[in-house]
Amino acid sequence: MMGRSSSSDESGLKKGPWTPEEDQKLIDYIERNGHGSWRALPALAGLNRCGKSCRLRWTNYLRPDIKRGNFTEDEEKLIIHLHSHLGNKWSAIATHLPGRTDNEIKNFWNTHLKKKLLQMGIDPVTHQPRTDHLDILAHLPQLLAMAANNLGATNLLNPSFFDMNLTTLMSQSEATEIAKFQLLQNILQVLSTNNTTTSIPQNIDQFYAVQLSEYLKLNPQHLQNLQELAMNEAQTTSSLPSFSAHDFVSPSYSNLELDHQEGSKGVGEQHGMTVGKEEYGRFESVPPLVPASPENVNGGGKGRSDGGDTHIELGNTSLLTKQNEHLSSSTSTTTIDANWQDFMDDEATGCYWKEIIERTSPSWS
DNA sequence: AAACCAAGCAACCGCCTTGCC
DNA sequence: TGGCAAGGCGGTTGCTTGGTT
Repeated sequence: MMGRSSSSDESGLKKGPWTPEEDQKLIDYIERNGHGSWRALPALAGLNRCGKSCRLRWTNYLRPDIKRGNFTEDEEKLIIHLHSHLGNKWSAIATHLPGRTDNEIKNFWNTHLKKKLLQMGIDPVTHQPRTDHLDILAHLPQLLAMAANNLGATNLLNPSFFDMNLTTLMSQSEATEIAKFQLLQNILQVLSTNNTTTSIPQNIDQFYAVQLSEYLKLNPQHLQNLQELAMNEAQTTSSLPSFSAHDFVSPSYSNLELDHQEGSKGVGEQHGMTVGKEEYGRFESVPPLVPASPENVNGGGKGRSDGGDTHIELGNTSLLTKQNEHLSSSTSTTTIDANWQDFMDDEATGCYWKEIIERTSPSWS
């Protein structure tokens, strides 16, 4: 049995792992009387424990509705998504996973999910791509390889992509070419719109794309090179068997929204899980690439709108409008992910993309 | 077979919030 | 309004286990 060695504190109360006998006493008492006052419970139940220890033992282990066993993939996804919105609010996250305790989720996060996100190149705190991964092109094959192996980045970044088992049908080099094309597509689409910085990136490619577009605004001399690269990539990609670039547009990380997704029934629903007031949206359909235009801020009106405590409301005098005074000021309030805004505020962003451009030009291979 | 190491996880610690007087 | 008690919560600890050398 895992845990701590048995000991007593200065008050004589027992600490450490619970014995089966103690468990049974606690269960018997609560089944007969309810827990009532936790402080009074130990004496009434005949336990030499503090009330707090009894409460924890009950809520984390003995409660009859505790779910045992490994976390499912759906639960993993849900935890990751909830964490991206709620942060380390384990109890809040636990309310969306029936039978799972905050302690269990916290342990699972610290021992499994955090590592998994790091391997995927995603910062587990901000849920944004790690900025220490400067060479994203070198990183793409890694992401794709991981995708082929397990749940990993793929289901998270673009479930539809891998639901089709495409990774089993193409070589890694082909997948890399396609991913590069997809990234380029997003970049050029972002570039083709007027407002970029008011948009919340809907996926990691768009995150990079928006960043790159900001860099290119400041360094327009690189734009033509990029367009030429995109054309070359399109030719390369179109020569691949059976797949067109359209198949790979729009990773749907953003589909894992807290908010209601119209006409969707979620994996969460299948497991009785709910998110907020709404059911957990499914990510089976492939939405179109979300243009970085104002009307698509907040997912085109259907996306992020919860205004939860991980978001900040920015008014006319906000950081956002201050940072982007050239943009329209007609929007009275814009909800934007705080971490995203932090990144946008990072003066090093330009340097980041300068390095990307210089590394990837003139060849993407 | 023994030593070592890292992962997993139950349990504890201390701070914070809430409710009551 | 301030003080106190109880409960809740997130972070940390330390033991067990399984794998590796």
